[in-house]
Amino acid sequence: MDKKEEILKSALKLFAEFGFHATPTSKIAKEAGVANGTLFHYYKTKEELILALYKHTQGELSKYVYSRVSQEDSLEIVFKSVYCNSIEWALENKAEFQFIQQFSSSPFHTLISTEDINSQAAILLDFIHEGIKSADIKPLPADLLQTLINSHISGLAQYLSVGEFSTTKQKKIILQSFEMLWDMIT
Amino acid sequence: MDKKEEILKSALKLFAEFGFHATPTSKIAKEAGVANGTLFHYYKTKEELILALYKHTQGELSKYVYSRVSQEDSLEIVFKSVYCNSIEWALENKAEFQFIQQFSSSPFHTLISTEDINSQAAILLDFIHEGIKSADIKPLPADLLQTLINSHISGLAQYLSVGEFSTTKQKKIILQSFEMLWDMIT
DNA sequence: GTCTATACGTTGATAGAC
DNA sequence: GTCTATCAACGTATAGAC
Repeated sequence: MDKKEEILKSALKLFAEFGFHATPTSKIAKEAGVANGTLFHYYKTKEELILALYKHTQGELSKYVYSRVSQEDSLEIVFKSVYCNSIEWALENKAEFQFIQQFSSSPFHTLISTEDINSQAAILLDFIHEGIKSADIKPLPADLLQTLINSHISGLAQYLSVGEFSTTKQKKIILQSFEMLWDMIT
Repeated sequence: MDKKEEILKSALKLFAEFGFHATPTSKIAKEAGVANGTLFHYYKTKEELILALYKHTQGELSKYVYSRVSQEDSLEIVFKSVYCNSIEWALENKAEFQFIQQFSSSPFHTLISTEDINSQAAILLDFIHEGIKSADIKPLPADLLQTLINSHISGLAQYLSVGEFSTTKQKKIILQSFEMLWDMIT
């Protein structure tokens, strides 16, 4: 792994654990095994580093979730896949998930351009529109549905992250929760 | 208002806008119209200030939400009241809501004792247990339901906070969303 | 690209007069 | 309780050698 990636990886680890404010760039460099100056060679400011890390992590999440969805399936299966993949990713990448949560409710979030936000959300939004058109999903504002779905997913991921459940128990909870969500929007 | 409250109020305003890390104690003191030393007279450290502010704000929210709930009503009405009151409070106290969100997904959250968390959540949890017992609510783990309800509420509050809706439109969305939530858990 | 050394402002916190 | 003055430590960022 090259130094640039190493820096992102270390920043992620420390940010998730201590938060942006309590993580000096010097510690990030140390953790990454590079000199202080090297960090600033790749990222002109700390803020630039934080934003780059967010975009990268969000990209990883989207890639994971949507590369595992088949357009051929029924709408319910599509939603179920998106749902389960998101939860899976969060559980397998706890630091990343924790970082995204922290970033999203921080003032940094306003620094992300609307296009960046929309591009990430576009796929799910399309599925929702499709479902409304085919009358599978309740005729409500699509962005409202999107928000409620996303909140539900983060909430469940949080729940499963902190609790100590066996893999079978986890799977059961995920399926039950999906049924609830599906009942909610159809 | 005495100085101690004035400090909390100023801290809230600045934290909500800039985050903990980008808000120095000196700015808080200035905004509150008190001397730097006075702040540290009331709160020994910055961390102590942040924690005190969280507990205070969370207390305000609980007070608002649950003082407006009548135990006499049907379970659906009780849940609806809790739901609507929570959203109302968030919309009328945007800085407070934003601060709680930020705090909850920050590493500071682990500094709050389990008892403090539980005491805040106890009332809703009781209603959920009651609903499960009377078979009004699906027989699922109560803390899971609680998490999903809370996520739903924060998600909707966030949605309404950023969008520009008329009061009538807002009310309509809130009622529709509650119906969805109620469908989900019953 | 990577390192070392360092500048320079900022910040949390204290001391002590009133 | 409240203020002013002050400090030691820290954190971001830069300069310049290799």
